[in-house]
Amino acid sequence: MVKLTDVAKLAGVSATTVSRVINNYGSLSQHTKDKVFAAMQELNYQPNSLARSLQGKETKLIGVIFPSVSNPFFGELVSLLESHLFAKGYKVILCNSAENKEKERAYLQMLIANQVDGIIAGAHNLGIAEYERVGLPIISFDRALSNTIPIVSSDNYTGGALATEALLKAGAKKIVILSGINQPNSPTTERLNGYADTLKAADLQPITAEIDFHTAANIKALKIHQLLVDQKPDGVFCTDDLSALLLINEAQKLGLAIPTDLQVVGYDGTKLIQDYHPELTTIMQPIDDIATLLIDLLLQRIKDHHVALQPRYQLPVKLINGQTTR
Amino acid sequence: MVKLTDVAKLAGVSATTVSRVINNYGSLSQHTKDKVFAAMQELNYQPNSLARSLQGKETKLIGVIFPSVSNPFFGELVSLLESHLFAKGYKVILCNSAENKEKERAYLQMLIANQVDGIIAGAHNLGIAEYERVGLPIISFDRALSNTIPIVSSDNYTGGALATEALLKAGAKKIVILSGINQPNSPTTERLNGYADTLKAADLQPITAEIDFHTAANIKALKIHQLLVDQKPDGVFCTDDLSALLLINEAQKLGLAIPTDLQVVGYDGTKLIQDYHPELTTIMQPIDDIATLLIDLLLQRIKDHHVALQPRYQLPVKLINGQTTR
DNA sequence: GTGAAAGCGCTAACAC
DNA sequence: GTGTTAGCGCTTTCAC
Repeated sequence: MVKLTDVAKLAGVSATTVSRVINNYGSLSQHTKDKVFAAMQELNYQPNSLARSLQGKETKLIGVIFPSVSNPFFGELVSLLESHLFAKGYKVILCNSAENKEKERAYLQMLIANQVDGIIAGAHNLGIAEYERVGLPIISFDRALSNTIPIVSSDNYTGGALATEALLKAGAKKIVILSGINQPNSPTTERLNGYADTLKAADLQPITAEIDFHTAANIKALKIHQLLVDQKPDGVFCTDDLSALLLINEAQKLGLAIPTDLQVVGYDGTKLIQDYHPELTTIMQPIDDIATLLIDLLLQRIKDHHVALQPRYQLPVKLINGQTTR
Repeated sequence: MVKLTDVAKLAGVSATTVSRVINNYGSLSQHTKDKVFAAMQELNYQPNSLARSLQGKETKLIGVIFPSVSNPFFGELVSLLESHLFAKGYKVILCNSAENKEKERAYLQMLIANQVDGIIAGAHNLGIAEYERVGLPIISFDRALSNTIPIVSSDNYTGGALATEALLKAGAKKIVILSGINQPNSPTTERLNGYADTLKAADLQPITAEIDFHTAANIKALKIHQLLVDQKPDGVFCTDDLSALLLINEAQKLGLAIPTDLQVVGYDGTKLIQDYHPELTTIMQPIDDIATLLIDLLLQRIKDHHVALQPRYQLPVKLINGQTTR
């Protein structure tokens, strides 16, 4: 491992001088700079960022906690977070919480131990207290972590309303919402609220079906099948696109024509869905804007831990009309 | 930031003793241990892993370089790598190379600067020399990085052969392969070889269509459309599942019935495809085994930088029969 | 069984 | 414009 003193020795200067050259700091003669650069080249020198950060400098490491990048939505979001952070000189430590309390706790500890500059979290199985005691800049995506942690999300309420309106306008009368388990305080529950309020305004009864987000696809399909049989809806708002795909598949097995017998609206509108299932009517979250905002806020907090931020930031969603609605 | 000396002070012992307790090292009285643990609890102490690694200890950091986790295949693979590595006490620095030479180079530099213990790479745009001079344990997935870097991949040749046989057995006579750009030395090119050899054995002519893997989906769809019009194949082997989806879609637009007029076989067989497109006949790569093996080999290299490893490790693939073949 | 002191690779006063 | 020195938080000889 080649170190700063090796460079100094080769260039015939002190360690300080090399450090100054690396950090472009203080006043240096061009001649010295050249000598040092040459030595760095020759030795293929890379400053040890561990040693550097030990002085209390930033580590330029950001912890990114999401359920799993195997889910296309999180895959796309994490991918965008990574590229934007890279562009700003930060590196990502990837933490897939897998909805596992112990793992999430261990990751939080680990991120502290690794002195990350901040955390972006879109998963939570832990109590608020545990997030508060972390004492690091944190910004959350779509989750209520604590009162002091800002939440970025798409405008879930409007999204739910838009989806429901689309179904109503297309003539659906018996509209079911299929969602994950709705936690009372969770931002995503607002999709349900938007749905319910819109239906009520049209004098229709909300019908709620909840299937845990992490249920295996085949089990989920079974439950969806039963839902279609039991409820015989003519419109379903699925709060994620993958469930919508499953539902369409089950509907076809039951001989239901889409959108004639049954209309479907999804939620998320990832690139994957837009590219490979353009037929699906869905609510598109502005993933890129979400990534950009999450990072923007986090970097503000990193720069100034006490900067005042809003408790909530809601980004506008968009209805994408496909062929699963009329 | 609470540090080791704070714990020492509170416990009324020396820093050395605390260090010994943390590392469970040397001989300590139970009484001392208890005192120290209590102090650690009370202060919610987390050893600073930067300081620790500065002594030359492992950082327990692994760099993971892939094109992008927004691609479901890489998303699933990275997700598995992450969970297996976590279970072994390692953390993942996520590097999405985005098929960008400069970014990949910068990432390599950065990983060195951050003193990662090793690298798993499934992307390459750089010359072999650059990978060789990294001087860190590296294991590659599906790419020829250098002679000294072991490659893990699925059995691409057999995969190509299996896919082609499936089409042949189902009666296809004009079988096209649709792949990315085939680099002469790349392991994935063996899918083409398996295809070509199988066709030749049946006295049929290989017909090759190459579309760069990173082409945007809509452009790719256009090219596929043209391919179907120009060649009028009755069987296509797509070397990735997403392209197969696109092809099926374009075929339907052209009024081609599947599998009657046209049969299709994909490649990858991710969980996503199995769950949401079980109709697709495809070659399944053993993603979990790939992840496990990559990690196993890497950890061997980390433990002993000079351990002898094979140049190639090929994991068996499996044909999954769907309804896109007869 | 425990502590003092040196040092990991680097940066930052403070000198000159 | 450049060097000397101390120190970041931790581990590790070497003592006792």
